[in-house]
Amino acid sequence: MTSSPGFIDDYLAYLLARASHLISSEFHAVVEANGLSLMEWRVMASLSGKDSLSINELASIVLAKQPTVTKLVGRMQDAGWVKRCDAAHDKRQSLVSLTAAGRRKVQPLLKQAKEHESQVVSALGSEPAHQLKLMLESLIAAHSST
Amino acid sequence: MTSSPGFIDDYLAYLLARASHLISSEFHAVVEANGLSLMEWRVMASLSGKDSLSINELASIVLAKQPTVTKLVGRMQDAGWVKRCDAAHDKRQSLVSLTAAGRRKVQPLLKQAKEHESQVVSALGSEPAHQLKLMLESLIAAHSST
DNA sequence: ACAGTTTATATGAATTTTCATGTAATGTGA
DNA sequence: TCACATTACATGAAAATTCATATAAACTGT
Repeated sequence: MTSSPGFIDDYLAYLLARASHLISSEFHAVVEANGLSLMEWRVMASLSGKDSLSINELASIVLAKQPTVTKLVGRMQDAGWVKRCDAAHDKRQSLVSLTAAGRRKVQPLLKQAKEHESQVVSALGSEPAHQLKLMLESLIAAHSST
Repeated sequence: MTSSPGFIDDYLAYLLARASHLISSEFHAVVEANGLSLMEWRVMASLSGKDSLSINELASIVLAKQPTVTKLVGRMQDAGWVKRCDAAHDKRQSLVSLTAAGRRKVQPLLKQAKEHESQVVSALGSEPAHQLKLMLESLIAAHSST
């Protein structure tokens, strides 16, 4: 139904894209129920660990272009979820961090994300899932340096 | 550099997104050198196997929304790479297929895609790559039905 | 310390995507 | 077969993304 073997099946790039889209989409529903877009969620999840991140760091983490992130962060700032401050050592950088409201907003989502992950992992089997992660990490490592 | 363990690392959805983005980006350069966007490439690659696909089938394959595909196909039709015809049995459907020009356009890319895939696979190791594909397929299968 | 280069971000215009909705064809049950 | 629901696609307005470029700060070699 979805497809009958054309070029695209068994094509690694496509399998990755499809798997990624599928898993993200599932959680997307939860994200939207909390009034966030997928990108907003990624930004806030990325920030939730650290003190702050620059626009460029954010762009590379959330897999978007710099102008996209500049504007995305602008909207999130208007919404009151993130704030910016100029970096002390490098005045060009604009460091983005979560506000208290932002932290309150993501907190439940972080929990739900872990639950969703658990479901996916246990559906796949704990050991295979671990192997999958290892291979993805290795794939990423092999191509990030290049 | 890219990241230090925050929430997002070791999060399966993110690993998938990052791996997918990374591998697609690499080939994206080749695609653009041939004057196509990533989505146009996906559409043409999808069509290259089959006789034709409906707008909805295409949307689900290229992981985009229906209105997006309608307009994308419109542009590709203007460019002369695809054509549409109304389905015989269901007049609502708009069947999209490659033109001769479209086929000439994708042909070299199909070849290059296979080469790129080979490189990625051999960098990862043939057997691990095979395992990775199997797990991705299993992941996709497990979540497509749901 | 200075000219030239690179880096980090911002921004306006053009393009693309998305949402909400419209329309026409198909399917369905009484 | 006649209402009613559903499905497939199109479309206009709004929103987001992207490209090209601008600006300003840091770096580099001399």
